[in-house]
Amino acid sequence: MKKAEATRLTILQKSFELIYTKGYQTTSLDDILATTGMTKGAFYYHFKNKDEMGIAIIEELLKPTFETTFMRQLQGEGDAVKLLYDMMYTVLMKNDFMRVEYGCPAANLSQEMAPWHSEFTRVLNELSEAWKKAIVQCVKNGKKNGSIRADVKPEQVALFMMSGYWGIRNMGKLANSSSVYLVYLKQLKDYLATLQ
Amino acid sequence: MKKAEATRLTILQKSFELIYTKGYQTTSLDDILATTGMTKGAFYYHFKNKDEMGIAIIEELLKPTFETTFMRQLQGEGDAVKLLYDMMYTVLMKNDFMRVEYGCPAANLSQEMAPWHSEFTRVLNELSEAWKKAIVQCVKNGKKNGSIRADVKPEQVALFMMSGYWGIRNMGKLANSSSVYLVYLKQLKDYLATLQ
DNA sequence: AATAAAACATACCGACTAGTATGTTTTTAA
DNA sequence: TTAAAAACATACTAGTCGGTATGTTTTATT
Repeated sequence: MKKAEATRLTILQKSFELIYTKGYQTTSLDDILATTGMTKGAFYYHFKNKDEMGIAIIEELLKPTFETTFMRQLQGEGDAVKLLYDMMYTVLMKNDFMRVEYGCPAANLSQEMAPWHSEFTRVLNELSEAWKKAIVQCVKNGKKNGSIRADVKPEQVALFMMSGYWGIRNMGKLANSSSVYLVYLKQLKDYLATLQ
Repeated sequence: MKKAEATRLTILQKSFELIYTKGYQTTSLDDILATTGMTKGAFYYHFKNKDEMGIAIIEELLKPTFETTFMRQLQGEGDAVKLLYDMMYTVLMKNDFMRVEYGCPAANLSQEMAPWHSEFTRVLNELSEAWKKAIVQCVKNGKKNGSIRADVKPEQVALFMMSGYWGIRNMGKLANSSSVYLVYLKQLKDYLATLQ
């Protein structure tokens, strides 16, 4: 039962590439089958339908990736402002999972599916909530160890950072250059300094 | 030739509503015809194809709206920080053209079309560039009249504000509540204060 | 090696898509 | 009023979509 899991994973990974670069709805099953070299029989053996595969991509590819690159390094115990900035720097500048011209896959999907597909929205919301929690916890730690002012509201900081992130990913897509990321990081540093 | 222009406008407006709430690709011509009560003959008399209509929506509906709500009030001569904040407040809180649960139509379209339709991307970029220019000019005015520090880089401020805007629109979509807008505005105020 | 189940392949279907060809009605201008 | 052009209506097409029914091959177990 190793081979089967391998083909399943292949489908997920190749589909992710296509969906990430082209969008979910414009990626047809035939597109997926063509690039994987598989047939419909194989696909529908592993997935009930296209949407189930889409959810699987989020659950099995996006979530783990976000877990490691977006959240893990926030769990350190040092200066919270530095932790937050470094996290964002890593996410934007040292992440070969995402490419500037295609934005953030999670943001792309939520933008595309939000109004008409509640299941997608739900799992993407979980992802977003997990990131928020990690940021909130980091700010709370910062307040405890004195690296962040006592009157700072963690949820507000999280929301502000996350909205900046979604936004700058979109700007990068339009500008097709990661130079906008650097500019954003500069301003973010100024903002984070106001929390100290 | 008045009637014809009226039906053309009807098509544009109703199509905009559908595309704004459902997305461009998931809005079929039949959808549009059903809600407008028109037929294909009428549609294809006024537009060469679906894409041409999509571009027309941006040019003839989005651009004028953005012109008035996003840019005009930045042209005042007072405190630049206040002008910038008030603009964003108006855009997010006093705009019946957009609804929280559907985000920003321009952002939606650019997100959906960016990777695979250059014409859409081009006109949406024009829109985005016009907003950027207005913000940059406002900051420059602020530097002249002393309401903003001399070492502040206008382009960087513009980029930071715009990315925050795209982002918070997306967050609002996920949260389905304009309360996130208020939180964002609060943090934006803090950030803008660092420019003084 | 035999057998059953797992894994995959092929052919097909109905629904839907944007777009067209060809009509009919309405409006405009003389 | 009438002819011509503008504005709209209807019927149809070729292609694509996700999904299914039914087949064949491969793998694991005995």
